[in-house]
Amino acid sequence: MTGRRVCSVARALEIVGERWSLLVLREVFLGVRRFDAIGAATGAPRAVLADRLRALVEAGVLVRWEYRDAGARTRHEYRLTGAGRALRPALVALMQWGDRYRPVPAGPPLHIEHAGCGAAVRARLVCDDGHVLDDDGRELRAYPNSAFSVP
Amino acid sequence: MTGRRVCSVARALEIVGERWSLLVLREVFLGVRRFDAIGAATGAPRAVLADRLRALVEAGVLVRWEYRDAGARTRHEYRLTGAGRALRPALVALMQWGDRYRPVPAGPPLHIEHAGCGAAVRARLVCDDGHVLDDDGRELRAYPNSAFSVP
DNA sequence: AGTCTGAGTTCGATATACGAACGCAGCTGT
DNA sequence: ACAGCTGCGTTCGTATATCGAACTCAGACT
Repeated sequence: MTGRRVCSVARALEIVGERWSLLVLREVFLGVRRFDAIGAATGAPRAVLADRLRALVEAGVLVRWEYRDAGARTRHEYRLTGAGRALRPALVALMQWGDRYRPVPAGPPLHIEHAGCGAAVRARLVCDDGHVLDDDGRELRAYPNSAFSVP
Repeated sequence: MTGRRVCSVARALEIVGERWSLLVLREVFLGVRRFDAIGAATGAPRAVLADRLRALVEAGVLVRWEYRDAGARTRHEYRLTGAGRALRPALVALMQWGDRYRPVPAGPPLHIEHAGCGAAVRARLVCDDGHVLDDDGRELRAYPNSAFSVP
C-alpha cells in the first residue's frame, strides 16, 4: 500500500485538485489574468474564485502582480510563478485527453504547436535518455521507494 | 474568451476532476483493483468511492471485471480501459509536480523508469516531429480554433 | 447455525459550492 | 462636488457534497 499523504499525486492535488483551480490556471496560461476575466471565462462563482486565487497565491503557483493602466488606479493581476509554469504538461495532458475522449463536433478548441517546426505538440512520457515512450505503458517500470515500505 | 464547456480541460475534469477520482485511478494504475483495497490506499469514504467508481465506469475509463478466486464467489474488480490508460501522462505530470514542488523528506515515493534503458521517465511536451520542448513554454504557440470565435 | 469477507448503502452532521446582492475604492464626466 | 462606472472582492441564505460510522447483503467456510 502506498499510504495516504505519501502519494505525490495527492500532494499535487491538494493544490490544484480543488474545483476550478485547474481551469483558473488554464486561463492564466492563456493570458487571462484579471479577476473578472477569469471569472467570466471559467464561470466560477466569485466567492470561490477569490478563494482559489488566494490559495494558489499562497501555494506559490500564482503571484498577485500590481499594475496600473494609463489613467487608472492600481490594480492587480495574477501571474504564473515557476511552480505554476511547471504545471503546463499536466494541463496539456488533460486537454488532449478531453480532445480525444470527450470531443466536441467543432474539433479541438485550442491547437498547440512547436514554434520551431509547426508540428502539433502533445504531452508524452519521455525518458532522460531521450526515448519517447509508447502510450500503452508497456515500456514502463515503476519502483516504490523502499523508505515507504510497510513496516 | 474561451467559453465554459468548450474548454477541453473542463471536459476532462468533468470526468476526473471530482475529489478522489485521480487518486482512485492512480491506484488502479499501480495494480490495486478491488473496492476495499482502493479505499484503504486512498482513504476515500466508502460512499464516495462507490460513487466515483460508478462514474468512472460510466465514463468508460474503468470497466467492472468479473473474476473468481479458487473456492471463492464471484467478485468484481476495476480495470483500466484504453481511455483510462490514456490518462497516464496526466497522472505522471501531476506526480512529478508533487515530487518537485511539494517534496517529502524521504524523496519521491515512486520512481518510474524506461524498461529499455533504465533512465528516469517524465511527462514532457513533444511535437509530432519528435522535438522535446523546454519546460518554460517559450517554444510553444497556441491557436484558438476559429470555429469558437466570439460572434 | 453461526461467522467471516468483500462490496457496497444508509444516515446524520458538517463543509463546500452556488448565484444574487452588497461594499468599496478610485477615476471620469458634469 | 457629486453621481456613475468598474474592477475586485465579501456576505448571505440555500442547495449539494463529503465525512466517518453503522448497517446490509450474499455467499463460502467451520
